[in-house]
Amino acid sequence: MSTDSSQAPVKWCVLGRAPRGGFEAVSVGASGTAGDPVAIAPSELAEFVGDLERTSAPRWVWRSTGAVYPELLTAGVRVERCHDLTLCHQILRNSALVRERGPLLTDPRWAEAAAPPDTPVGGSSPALFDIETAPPSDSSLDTLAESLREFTRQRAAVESASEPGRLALLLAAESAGALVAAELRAAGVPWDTAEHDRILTERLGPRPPGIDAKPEKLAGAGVIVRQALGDPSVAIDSPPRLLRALRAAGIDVASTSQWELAEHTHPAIEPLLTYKRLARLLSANGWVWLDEWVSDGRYRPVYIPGGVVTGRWASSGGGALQIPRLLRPALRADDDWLLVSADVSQLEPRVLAAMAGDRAMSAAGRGKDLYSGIVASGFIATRADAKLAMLGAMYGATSGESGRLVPRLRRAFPAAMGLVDDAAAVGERGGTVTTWLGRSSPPPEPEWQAAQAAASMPGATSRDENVARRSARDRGRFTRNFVVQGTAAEWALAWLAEIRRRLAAFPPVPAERSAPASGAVFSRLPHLAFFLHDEIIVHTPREHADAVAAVVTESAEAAARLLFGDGSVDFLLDLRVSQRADKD
DNA sequence: CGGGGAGGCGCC
DNA sequence: AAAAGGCGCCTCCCCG
Repeated sequence: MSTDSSQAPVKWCVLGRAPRGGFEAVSVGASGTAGDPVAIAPSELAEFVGDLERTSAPRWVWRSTGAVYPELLTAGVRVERCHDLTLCHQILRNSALVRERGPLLTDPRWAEAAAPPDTPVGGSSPALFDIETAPPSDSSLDTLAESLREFTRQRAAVESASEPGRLALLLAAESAGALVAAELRAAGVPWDTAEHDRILTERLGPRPPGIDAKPEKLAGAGVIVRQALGDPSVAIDSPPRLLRALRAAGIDVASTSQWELAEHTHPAIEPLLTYKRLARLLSANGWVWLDEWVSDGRYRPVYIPGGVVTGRWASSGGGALQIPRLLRPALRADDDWLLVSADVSQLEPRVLAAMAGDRAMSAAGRGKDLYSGIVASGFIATRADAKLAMLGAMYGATSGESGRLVPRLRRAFPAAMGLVDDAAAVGERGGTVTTWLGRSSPPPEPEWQAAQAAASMPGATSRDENVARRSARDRGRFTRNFVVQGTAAEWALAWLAEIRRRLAAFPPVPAERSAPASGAVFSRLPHLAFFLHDEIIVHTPREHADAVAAVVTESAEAAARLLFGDGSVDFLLDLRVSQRADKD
């Protein structure tokens, strides 16, 4: 293999560990491997990757992005494209588009590596992505030979697919997502620790000295609750004991959840709800969280690309998917930098309209809030009802206010509703459904199959039948939502990948204006700092903010074209440029 | 004493 | 006692 740029461009470069330490790499073109593998000493890996990236920018093929890319980023090396064998294996082995999956199933080690770990790894260790503490996986797959074999099987699987183009797009998007996830962690979310502390102190009182001591306002709420209940010693943090105390005080509740408490009138209710709110804030995002997850002005949560069956990302450690809105003001750009924040308005309904080719629903969202458009269509009276009905349609509501509204949506948008209703019917029968680009739902569990079989046996009891019916409907709701949530995740990956690609082309700002906490690769460039399902935040030098905003908008248009081609569905963004994430 | 389930609640 | 999909993570509490 050579990095001489006068040769034909390298298409792929497979990177793996060498049997006796270090790494090896080999280029792969359309007609197969080119030349012998080259050996790379561990200390030379970043230089090797960086050089080849500059000369021929191959698509890097490796077992796991999370296992190799963080150290490249630390060394200042960024890559444009990759093929993450573990993530792609997971998609291909399930995809209904793949016609010949046999070869993919020959080596169970890849399936095991692709499966989410049974147990959370390393507790809340922030170092999950580091090589030393990576999830336990079969290291024998790290070798170049194994990676090459698997890559060959995956290429054959894609070629066998009924729609190889879509599947190839999905694999590219998934792999780009893996790069983004590692880069997000490397760059971190710019976090204003002082503002976070102000918010905590305002609500809870000053940070108490001991780890077990309750902040004064939390303790104060507890005193009022106990007084109002007439029970000076009840342990409010213990649901069983609190429930007994509530009932003893004449409050007829079956649980201690806030939604149920809110329906009763009693002097203890309001302080109890306050207590719960404060206790939650303290335990989930209090000073302990701040100490553990924020350092040098950066919050670095751990993202798990493809961690959810639908293709959404999961997180493990740091709670990136559950940052309360209350703390958004702590998300603050560095001095002379700005945040460009964008979320997609009604992403899932718009994705559904595009998938189904539903002209009426597309029209309802064209150039405006989709829920308002539904109101304008005359079938539903208020925006709140339109939102409730749409969520019910996508989640499979059958009762309550939401379930009552869904039939109106069915009359207004028969194509869109037909798509999700069909997906539910397939799921209830035990079938699999598939997203727009080819991610398929997992087959039913054996327990599910057994329950269905038991209900159709002679002598089945009505209880058997009820169990089977309920589990069938549960699964129908899952597959109903899977097609929409999964395709929305694909749209979001395409959006992310395009933003990422375009941001890399910006001119770096002078070193004196850099944001060193964002890491070697990103300290002088606009970079993605946060991603949450349908929402992104870019941290950018002030002078690039307007151009970044344009990039974010244009990338949404590009994602829509890439997936759905014709552009008949608008994907509107709510876009803000600001110092803090919650302000204009 | 650690693991796991349940209750509860934060996000989309 | 949530009606309706996908998650993570905290505390409590039971159990081996």
